[in-house]
Formats: sequence, C-alpha cells, structure tokens
Amino acid sequence: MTAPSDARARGTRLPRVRRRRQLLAAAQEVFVARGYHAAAMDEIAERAGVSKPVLYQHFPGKLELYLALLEEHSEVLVEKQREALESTDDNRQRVTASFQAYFDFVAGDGEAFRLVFESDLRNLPAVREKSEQTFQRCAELIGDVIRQDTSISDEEAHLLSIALVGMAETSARYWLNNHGSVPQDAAEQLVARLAWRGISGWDLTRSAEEAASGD
Amino acid sequence: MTAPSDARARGTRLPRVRRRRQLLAAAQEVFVARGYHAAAMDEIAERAGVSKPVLYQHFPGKLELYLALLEEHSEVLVEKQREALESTDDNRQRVTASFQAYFDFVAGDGEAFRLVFESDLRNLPAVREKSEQTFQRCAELIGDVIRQDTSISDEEAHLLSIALVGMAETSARYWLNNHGSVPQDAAEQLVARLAWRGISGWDLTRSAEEAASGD
DNA sequence: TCCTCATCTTACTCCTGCGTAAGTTGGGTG
DNA sequence: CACCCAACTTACGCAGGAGTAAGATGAGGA
Repeated sequence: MTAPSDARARGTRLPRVRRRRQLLAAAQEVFVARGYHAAAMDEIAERAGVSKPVLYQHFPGKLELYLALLEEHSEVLVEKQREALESTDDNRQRVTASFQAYFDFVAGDGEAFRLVFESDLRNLPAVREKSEQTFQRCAELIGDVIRQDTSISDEEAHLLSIALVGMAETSARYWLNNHGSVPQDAAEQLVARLAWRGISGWDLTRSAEEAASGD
Repeated sequence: MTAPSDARARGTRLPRVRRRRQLLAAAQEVFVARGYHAAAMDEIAERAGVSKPVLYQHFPGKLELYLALLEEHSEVLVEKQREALESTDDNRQRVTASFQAYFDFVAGDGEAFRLVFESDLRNLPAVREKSEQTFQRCAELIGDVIRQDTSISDEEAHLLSIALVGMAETSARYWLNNHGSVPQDAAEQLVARLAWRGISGWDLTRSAEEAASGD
C-alpha cells in the first residue's frame, strides 16, 4: 500500500519528541488506510519500526492517539478556511478561495481528511463533537460573511452556510476519489460558480420569488 | 432511549417471515443507535425478545444482517428521489421536490438514514460501494435533468449534481440534528432556493463570467 | 571503566463479542 | 393421542486485539 513511512533500521533509538512525531505519522497512515476499528496498535507500532509498548509510553491508549490526530487536522482545516476568507474583500473571490481551501485540504497530507470527514468512530461522543464542531466553525466563518452583506436572518444565514460547506466537502471528496477526470482547479471553479450564483444578490430576488410562490 | 420495538411476551413463537421482519426492525434500532461496531448481536436478539441463535437462523452473520438493512434503505432513497423528479416537468418545482425527498428521507423511518449516510463500516468495500452507488444514482437522476436543459458537458453536469446532492444530504442531516429551530418546509425551501439560483439559467451567464474572469 | 536511566523488547494476560453444539418445547396433523 | 418438525433455549468455544509485567540494551557522564 503506501510506503511504510520511515521504519528505518529497526533498532534505531530516537529522542522522545522525535519518536513521538514519527509515531503520529505512522498512526495517521494506518488510521487513514484502515479506519479506527480495523487499525491495530500492533500494525502502527510495526510501521514505525518499533514494539508496541513504545506506543504506550507516548500515548495512554488507542483512543487518545486517534484524538491527537483528529484534533490536529481539524485545526488545519479551520485555519485554511479562515485564511481563505481573509485573503480578499471581494466576495466572489472569497467563494473561490474558500472552495480552493477545501479542495486543498482534501488533496493534501496523506488523505488525512478522512480522519475528519469519514471517521468510523463518530458514534463516540468525543469524536462526534470534534467533527461537528469543526464543521460548524467552518460554517460560522462563512455565515459571518453572508450576514455582513445581506439582510438575511441569522438562522437562515447559518443554514445556508451549512449547505455550502456540505457542498464543498462532498464535491471535494468526490473529486478526489475520481481523480484524473477533471483537474483540481477546474473542479473548484465549477463548484465555486454554482455556489456564487446561489448566494450572490440573494436579497434582490427574494421578495419577487416569495410573491410568486406565495401566490 | 427508543422504545424496545415490540419484544412482547418473551416466549411468543412467530412464523418465520414475521420473525424475520421483527428481527430486522430490532436490528435497525440497535444499528442506528450504536453504529455497526458497537452494536452487539446479543442486544439485537434481546431487543427482539429472543435468543441469539434465532438471529443466526435468519441471517448468516452480523454483516449480512447489516447489509440487508443498508440495501433496503438505499433503495428507498433512490426511489423517493426518482419519484420527486418525475412528479413535475417544471424544473423549479423539481428542485423543490428533490430537496423535499431528501428531507423526508432523513426525517423518516427511525433515523434509518444513518445507515446510509453515517455508516461506521464504510471501510468495508461492500459497504463503501453500496453507499457510493446510492449517492451516485441520486446524482445521476439529477444530472440527467440538468443535461436535458443546458449545453453543459457530461462531466461538468455530473460534478454539479454531486455538489447538489451533497448540499441536500448535508443540510438535511444538519437540520434534523438541530430540530426545533426551523420547521422542515422552511429549511427545504431555503436550501432549494439556493440550489435553484445556482443552476437556473446556467448557460446564460457562463460566457459572460468566463470573459470577465479570463480578462 | 562502570553506573544510570531512558529507550526499547519479548512474552504474556484478559476481555469482549461473534458464532455454534447440543438439547428442549409446543402446536398442528394423521 | 402420539408423532414430528419448526421454533426456540442454555451454555460454551474461540479468535482478535488492547493493554502490561518484567527484563534487556546502549549512550552519556563521573
């Protein structure tokens, strides 16, 4: 499958912090490839070129190891999203940048996005909360922008943001799984256009349509 | 939690088909509440008011039991979606109906949608395929409509459909988890409007925007 | 050189939960 | 009424995998 990170010369001793980083990398590979449940602590240790108790000298248990990774990558996503929205004042550009951030996140770092978006441990409250919270924070960032420039209510703005984030997440994941058919920037542009058409000038058409459908 | 379906009078014998239906119902409750991994065959049996071997007289194993449910509800979703799109010739109405179908699916049948959308067994190829295939079939139905009325390429139409389905799925799930703040039809309408604004008249604005962004 | 302690290993224990062997019960039919 | 077979039960085997006890090893300082 993926290259066994760097289990160089089983028998090499490493200073504590260095070993910890390496263990996290090995764990990420295994969790991404197999999911939480099918990932064995033995395999993680083996991939790091180390025996199992070493793992337990760095992390109290399998769950904590997983949570450390989840936390880290969740933070990365939110940060990418924040940067994207702060990168410009033009809303059309903001939409593009926002989608690009999502696609970059999905395309990057050894498919780590699967930990955040496709965790098979979401039934555990701690994990569910972290995932949803990450999702919500992204939506909130977008919601703030929407609210600034429309007269829409807070609740409606929030739901729209949720919908947009869902669109980004879903299309980015789909795009990655079907790599090759469309280049990344083309996919981004296409979906961003869909989103922009959806929200831009929202206030202008709303009353007209409500009159029509309410009639 | 949820009422224990009907484990009436432990000791009641049931004809084969009737028992099978009841076992499926009990299994659904447990799988929905706990997810695949945390669901115990013992609990499913207990909830059905029956001992474990009875379960194994109806299903070869835990996996097959799960797959039977997944299959069933996947089919329901696709069918709902098909009906929605066939219910009218007006595309604006189609969008509304399509989103309504998604929200109905999520709101209905003991949260069975969690089996399709939130399975913690997606790392198993059989399950991943079924989930993705369901998703794709929904997208394909929508893609067909889009292609009929635009000059867009097949690939682009497909990606747009994926994005729209993702939007529907995500917003419906979010809406359900935060029940109470917004009534179902209001949520549907809002998201449907977003989608409709996004795709309607796509051909008309594309060349203009391409010229602008390419300049 | 020899001591020390952090790093690492082998070789277990134990628990959970799927699946099954063997035997029991009760309603319908000749 | 006696038989039969489908529906059911209790009680267990067994595997996989998390976590651990106890001991080995090697680099850096006195």
